[in-house]
Amino acid sequence: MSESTNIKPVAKKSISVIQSEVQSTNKIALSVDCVIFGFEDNKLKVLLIRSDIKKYKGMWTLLGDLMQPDEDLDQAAYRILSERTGLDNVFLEQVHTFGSVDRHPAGRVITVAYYSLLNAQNHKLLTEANELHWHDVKEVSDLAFDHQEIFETCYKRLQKRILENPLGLNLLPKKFSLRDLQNLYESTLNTKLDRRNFRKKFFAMDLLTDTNEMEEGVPHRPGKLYQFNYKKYEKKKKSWTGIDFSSVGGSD
Amino acid sequence: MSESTNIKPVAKKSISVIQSEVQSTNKIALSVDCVIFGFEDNKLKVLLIRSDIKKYKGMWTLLGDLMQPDEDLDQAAYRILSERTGLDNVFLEQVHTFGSVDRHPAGRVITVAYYSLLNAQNHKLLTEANELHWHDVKEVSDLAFDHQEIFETCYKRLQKRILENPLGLNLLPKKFSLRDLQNLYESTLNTKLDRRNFRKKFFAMDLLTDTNEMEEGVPHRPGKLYQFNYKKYEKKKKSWTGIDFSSVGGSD
DNA sequence: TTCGATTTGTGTATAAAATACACGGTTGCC
DNA sequence: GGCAACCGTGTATTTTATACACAAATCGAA
Repeated sequence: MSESTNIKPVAKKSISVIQSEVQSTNKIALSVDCVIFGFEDNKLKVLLIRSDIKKYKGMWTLLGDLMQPDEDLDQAAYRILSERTGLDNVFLEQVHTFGSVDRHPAGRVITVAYYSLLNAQNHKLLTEANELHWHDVKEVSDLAFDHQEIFETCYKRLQKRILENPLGLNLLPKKFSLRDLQNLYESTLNTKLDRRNFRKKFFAMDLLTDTNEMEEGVPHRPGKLYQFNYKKYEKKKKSWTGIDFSSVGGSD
Repeated sequence: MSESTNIKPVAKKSISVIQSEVQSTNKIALSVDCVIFGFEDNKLKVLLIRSDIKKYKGMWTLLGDLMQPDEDLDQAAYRILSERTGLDNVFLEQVHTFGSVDRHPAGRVITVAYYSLLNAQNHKLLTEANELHWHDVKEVSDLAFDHQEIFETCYKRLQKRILENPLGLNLLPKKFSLRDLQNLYESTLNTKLDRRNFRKKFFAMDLLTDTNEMEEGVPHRPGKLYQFNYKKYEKKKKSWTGIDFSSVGGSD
C-alpha cells in the first residue's frame, strides 16, 4: 500500500457552485459518496466531515464530490479518496446508487455510494489535512442529506462481506495479533466471538503468516504477530466467487 | 400480482435523440437497464431486444431507457418494466452502476442495472407487444454496449440471492410442483441437486402450502402442487438480514 | 389389462462444520 | 512473590450437509 504525505486540503464546493452545475442543465447530476471505515482503539470508525450547506449546517456528512464527465465512475471514487486522504491503492467497493428526487436540496443529484477500508496507521495524516473526524460507527446518527441511509447500507454490506472474505485485514496494520483481528470482527459485527473457535476458523483459511515476532509492552502474556499472506489469498480467491480483496471490488 | 393487458409498444429512441439529450449539456446522462429473468421450458431465460443504433445494429441489448429528472431511480426501473411488459408489482433489485467513460457511443451515459423476476405465465403478453425475445441464459453472448458484462453481473447476483432467499418463487406460477422448483434452482445455478435433500431443505424453510391438488397429464406419478406462503415468509423475513422478496429489493 | 418407463414420496446412515467449554503458561505491575 | 490479564491449545457435542434405495402412481404401448 503506497502512502503519500502530500494530502491536499480540498476546497469545499459551495452550494451555489453545486446549484449552478446542477440547475443550469435541468438535468441530473451525479456524485460519488464514500463511506470510509477505519479501525482505532479497537473500534470500527467511519470518516465524516461537517456539512457546509445551509440546510444541514453543522451536521456530519460522508465524503463525496460531483463526478467529472471525463472520468470513469470508479476513478471518481478513487479520486475522492485520494484527494481526501492522500492514499491510493485502498480497498474500495461500489455498494448502491441512491436516486430519490428530493435527496439533495440543490437539485437533482444522484449519488453512487462506495465503501472503503483504510489502514489505521494512516489516521493522523487524514484528520490533520482536512476537517475530517473519525466517528465510532455505533454513534453515527443524523447525518445530513440521506447520508444516514447510505452509511447504514454500506455498513451492512461490510458486515456481510467480512463474513465471506477476509476484507478486514485491510483495516489492520501489517503486523497484528490474532486478538486484534478478533477485536476487529467483534466491533464490526457488534457481537462477541469465541476466542478458540475464531482462531480455529481463521487458521483453517490458511491466510496468515507467522512473523516470529510477539506483541511487546502488553500487561499480559504477549501474543504472536501475523501478516496477511497475499499470495495464498490470490490462489484461493480463484476458487471462490468473492470479490477482489486488494483493489476495487467487483459488482458483487 | 396485477396483470395488465394494455402493454404499450415502446417507441424506440433514436440515437440522435439520445445524442442530443446527452451532448447538448456536455454532462453525464443517466439510464437504467433491466435484466429481466423468466423461467420457461425448465430453462432460465432473459428478455432481450434488438439494438437499433448503427454501431450495434442487429445485436441484442437489455431493456433500458434514459432516466427522467422528475422520477426516483427505482421508479425509473419500474417504469421501464411496466412500459415494456405491462406488469407492475414485480420483483426488482438494483445491482450495480456502470460508468466507464466510453461505454456508450452517443456520449457519456452512466447506467444503473437492475434485475427483475417475471412469472412465466405472462410471457406471451410480453413478446407480442414489443420486439422482445426470451433467450436461454446459457446462450447469451455478444450483447451490445457493455450489456454482456451487465447481464453477467446481474446473473451472478441472482445466483447468489437465490441461495439466500426464496426469490425463485417469483419466477413460477402460483401453483407448482416441487420438481418445478428444483428445475428452477438447477437451471439458475447450472448444477444438479439431490432431489431428497432439496425437498428436505425447502420444507424445512416452511414456506410452502400444500394445495391438495396434483399435477395432471404427466406421464408418470403426479406430484403435489404447492403455493408460496407469503404470510409465513413475512414473519420469517424479519429475523433475516435479507432483502424484500416481493417488491423492490433493498440495497443489499 | 398388463407391462415398462418414468418420476414421486419418504428415512437413515455418514461426513463435515459449528459450537461449547477448561487449564496451564507468560507477561507487567504492585 | 503474587495477582491480574490474556495467550495458546484440544475435545466432546450439536447441528448441518451429503449420500443413497425402494415402493407407489401415472401414462402409453403392446
